[in-house]
Amino acid sequence: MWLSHPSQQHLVHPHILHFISLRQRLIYIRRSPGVRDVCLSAATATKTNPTTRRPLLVESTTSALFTFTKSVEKTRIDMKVSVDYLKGLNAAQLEAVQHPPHIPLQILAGPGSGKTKVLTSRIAHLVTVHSIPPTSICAVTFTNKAANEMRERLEKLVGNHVTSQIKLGTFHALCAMFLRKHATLIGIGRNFTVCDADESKRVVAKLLKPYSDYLEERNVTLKETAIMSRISKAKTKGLTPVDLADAHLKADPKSSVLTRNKVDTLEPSQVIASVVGEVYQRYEKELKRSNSLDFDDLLVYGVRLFRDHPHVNKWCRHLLVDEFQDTNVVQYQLMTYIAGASRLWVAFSRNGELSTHAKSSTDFPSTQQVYLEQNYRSTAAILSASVAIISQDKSRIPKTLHTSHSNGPLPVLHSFPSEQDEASAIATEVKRMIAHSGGMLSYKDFAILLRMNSLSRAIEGALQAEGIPHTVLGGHRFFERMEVKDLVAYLQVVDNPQFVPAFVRVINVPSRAIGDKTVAEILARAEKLQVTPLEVVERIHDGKLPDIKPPVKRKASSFVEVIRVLRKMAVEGAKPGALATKLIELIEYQEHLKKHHDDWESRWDNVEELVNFASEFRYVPTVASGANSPAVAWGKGQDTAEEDDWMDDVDDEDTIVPPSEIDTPLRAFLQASMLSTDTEGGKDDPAQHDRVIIATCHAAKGLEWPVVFIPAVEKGVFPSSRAEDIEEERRLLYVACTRAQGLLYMSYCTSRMAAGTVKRSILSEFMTALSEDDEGLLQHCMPELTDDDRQILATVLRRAPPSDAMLQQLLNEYRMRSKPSEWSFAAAESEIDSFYSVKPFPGTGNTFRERSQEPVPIPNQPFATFTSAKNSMPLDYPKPSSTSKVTPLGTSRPGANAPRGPPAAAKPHKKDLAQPNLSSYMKPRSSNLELSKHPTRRLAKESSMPMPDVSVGNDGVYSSTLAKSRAKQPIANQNLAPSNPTPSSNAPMNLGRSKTNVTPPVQTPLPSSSVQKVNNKVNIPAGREESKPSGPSMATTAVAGTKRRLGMRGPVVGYTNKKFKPPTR
DNA sequence: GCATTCCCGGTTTTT
DNA sequence: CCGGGAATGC
Repeated sequence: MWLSHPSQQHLVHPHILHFISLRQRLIYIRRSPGVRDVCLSAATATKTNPTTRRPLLVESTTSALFTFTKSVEKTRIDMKVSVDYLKGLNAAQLEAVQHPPHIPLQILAGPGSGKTKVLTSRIAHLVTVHSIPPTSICAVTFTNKAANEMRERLEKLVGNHVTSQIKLGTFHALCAMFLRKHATLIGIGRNFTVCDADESKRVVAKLLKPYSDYLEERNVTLKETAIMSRISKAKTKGLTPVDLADAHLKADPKSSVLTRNKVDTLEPSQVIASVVGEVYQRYEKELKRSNSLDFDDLLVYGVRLFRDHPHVNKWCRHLLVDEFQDTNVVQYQLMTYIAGASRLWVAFSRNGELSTHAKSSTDFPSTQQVYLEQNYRSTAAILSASVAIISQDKSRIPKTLHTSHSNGPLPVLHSFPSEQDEASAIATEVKRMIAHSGGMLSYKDFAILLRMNSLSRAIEGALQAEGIPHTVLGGHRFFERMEVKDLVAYLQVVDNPQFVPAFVRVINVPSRAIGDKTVAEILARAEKLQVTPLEVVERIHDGKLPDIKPPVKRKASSFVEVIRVLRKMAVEGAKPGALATKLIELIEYQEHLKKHHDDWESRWDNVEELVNFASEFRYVPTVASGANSPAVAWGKGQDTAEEDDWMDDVDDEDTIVPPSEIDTPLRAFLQASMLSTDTEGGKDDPAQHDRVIIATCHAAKGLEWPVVFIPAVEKGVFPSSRAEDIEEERRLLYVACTRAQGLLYMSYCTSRMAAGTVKRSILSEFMTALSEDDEGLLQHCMPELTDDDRQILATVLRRAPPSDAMLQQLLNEYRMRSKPSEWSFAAAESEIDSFYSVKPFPGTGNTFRERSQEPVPIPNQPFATFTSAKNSMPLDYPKPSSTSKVTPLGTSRPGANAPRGPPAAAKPHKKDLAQPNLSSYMKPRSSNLELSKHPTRRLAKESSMPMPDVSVGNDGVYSSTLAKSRAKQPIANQNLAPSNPTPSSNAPMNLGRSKTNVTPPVQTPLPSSSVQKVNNKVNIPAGREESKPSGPSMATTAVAGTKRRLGMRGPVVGYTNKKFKPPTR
């Protein structure tokens, strides 16, 4: 707690004995001799003598001081940290941080320019130097991730104490908080429910139904998603249903195209507009009746609240907005209203991008600008290429970026015949780079950034085939899973019985034989009686209403009982965890899942995860809300009135709140559930740490990795075929590129499977310029790292460069296990020819077979693993070496007829085969440990440690060992992994959206496509049998917070494809 | 009300 | 091509 704000002086006076010195803008006070100093924030402005500018001396009683000292103790520790907050800032950053708080500022931050650092430092500065109370600072972000990161950084800088008081969160979270607090002011229930997109969609679908005939007659197709996006757009522009209504609807809100003359002569666009207008209107009504707000409403109502009730933002003395260039109209309005007339704000924009609001600079008469152009993240080569991409955007204000880093390896742009080739090339490149970096890099240093999630299939398959552990960020959101939604919906009904979507969802879960018809009947009655559907059911249950034909009284009684129990608990302040547990018990949800889903185990895992989440949930909202903030506790009872003045605890006029309106932990939990898509949480699991990351470009914002791959840099992907704003897409690619610190790979395919068919594709228009005119911005081969490069990499990554010994060892090992020698390759040339000539996929240029340098040759490995296609990738061809004995392709590589072994990845390590220890496959942690026993992986993992003596057998030895262990282990293997009888169940594992996939050290089935590439005969690789278990069973699902092991139950063919698909009913 | 079959649509992201 | 939703059958 800072004692700096004038309103806090009453707290300062009685406590402080002496202001001893003023130094570094900090005031030290001493309680009395012998007691160590307490360091306080700089209360200079208020606590110095105005004329002498010397600190004032204040007397106090020791007992009071003792209290004070205790509460300040934590702050003191925090302060020690924050004293340094200006250190290490460059001139521009310093300027941004120290910019006078009363002058609006716009910060234009390039990638990797330390934006978050500036932002957090500035907050520290505002608090310490300018004596702005943390509670009166508001920091807005677009994503939870950004908010969380800022929170974490701030906690390090100024401590939890201060941070928890700052109003920090996404636009949506902030609005939700204020709306709940002041719900009555704008006429919504304090227990309003946030309606997620899925429920909105359901509502729209329901409202759209009456129009289906009408639309069909006119040959107009109008899907609910289209309507939703129109409504959403309207809302973000601040348009109401009235604004969208056609003339008829405006004239008579009750009118409808349905009741009007059927033979009108409307254009299709007019038809659509009319229907959208009407649905919008009805949608709004429906939501209102349900006492709920959708995501857009949070902002729209937020604007209304702040606009019409200025006193609500009285607390705000400083506003910081992140990603300002992305603000839409509503968000911009929100900003202006929150900041108030003073416009004491700082807006952070990506370099070179100004929002349209800022462009019309009338709003920013006195705004000053600071440019952060020093890039600390990437090599010059990466930055140059990135800038070359973005600078094609004409609307962007050209700005120069600088980096202190050296050039480094040029970004790679490479083409492949198919996405499988692309994927496997990426997979092998990961391994190659780990070796070639001399162990500086490990799996976690690689990210594969995709334009859209659907591109991850091939990639995941390839990584899996190579035995590379990986994690998919994002994917399906935890709170969108069917089973989770069921339970949350129950709790929503408990908290807000008006919320019809939730009621409808759970009234028949588990099955109570209440079908659509009965539900419709209940809803109709509810409407008629103007009560909630729940109330209807309750009254029937209590005999106060006549029953409906199929006896609802009996059927729904269990439902009513459950709700009543939970409601009672909730009102009494029960914790969300307890409520969820009770709920699951009461409705016997586990039984329900078992009965209806063969993949109930994974769903049950999700349920347990929800309980965990609920139990761990603390009512410390993203945004400190006055009364509940621990920080406020201090000082409570002293002078709350004054405190309230700036603590945003001003109660609304209507201070009498009905009991049901009292905020419960449940309510806070529900809100958090709806607003947090937060998938963070794997951090508690260090063993999960070393994994290649697969993420969407969007999800990658704000993150960085030493090595970044961007596959599918193709037309139709970059930019997305459905993108409306091309420049936005370009910026997205730019963002993705600038995530890379040391190495950047972009690739595209000449053909790609889309919508089930193979389609030709071409390089993205964003890249053609760079690719063609050869300014030396790119290279088209895989980089050969020089010692210099390694040194540069070390510098950029702030890591120690590898020792020569280490490098040599890794290289040798790498070459030995994964690369063929040139001569062996040449020897196999004819074979390759014949092989590729039957290759099923199109688009294989001739170049394709010129130089495939399959890494192969671990015996029994299907050649397919490497598919082909490192064409024109003249890298790292291991020189024929006498030390690394490589089996010639002709013999070791499974030729056309040889039975195929497991994929490369799965170089079956003796241990893996000899110890079919199930447990090691069951837990992510141990499995990872298991992985690390593998020499290469160990290298990756312990990059900085001296390599243990690993005896790398040559291939001959290897294969014989392997053969032996195979022969010895068939039964064990089968136990481990009942065989997969269907070779055609192709498919990379983990097609679903699991967040985390553990790739087992054992073989996994190859994607059939790969197999076929090798040989049209589609032999089942021998290794397949033992592989089965590992694939599916290693998969984990990503639940917010925990990795879950999924498939430990037996091998269910095709299971993996279903299991992650959860979703919503 | 529940299970099977058929057909259609799919691929942005974020809250 | 694959999965989910709708329609149909029981």
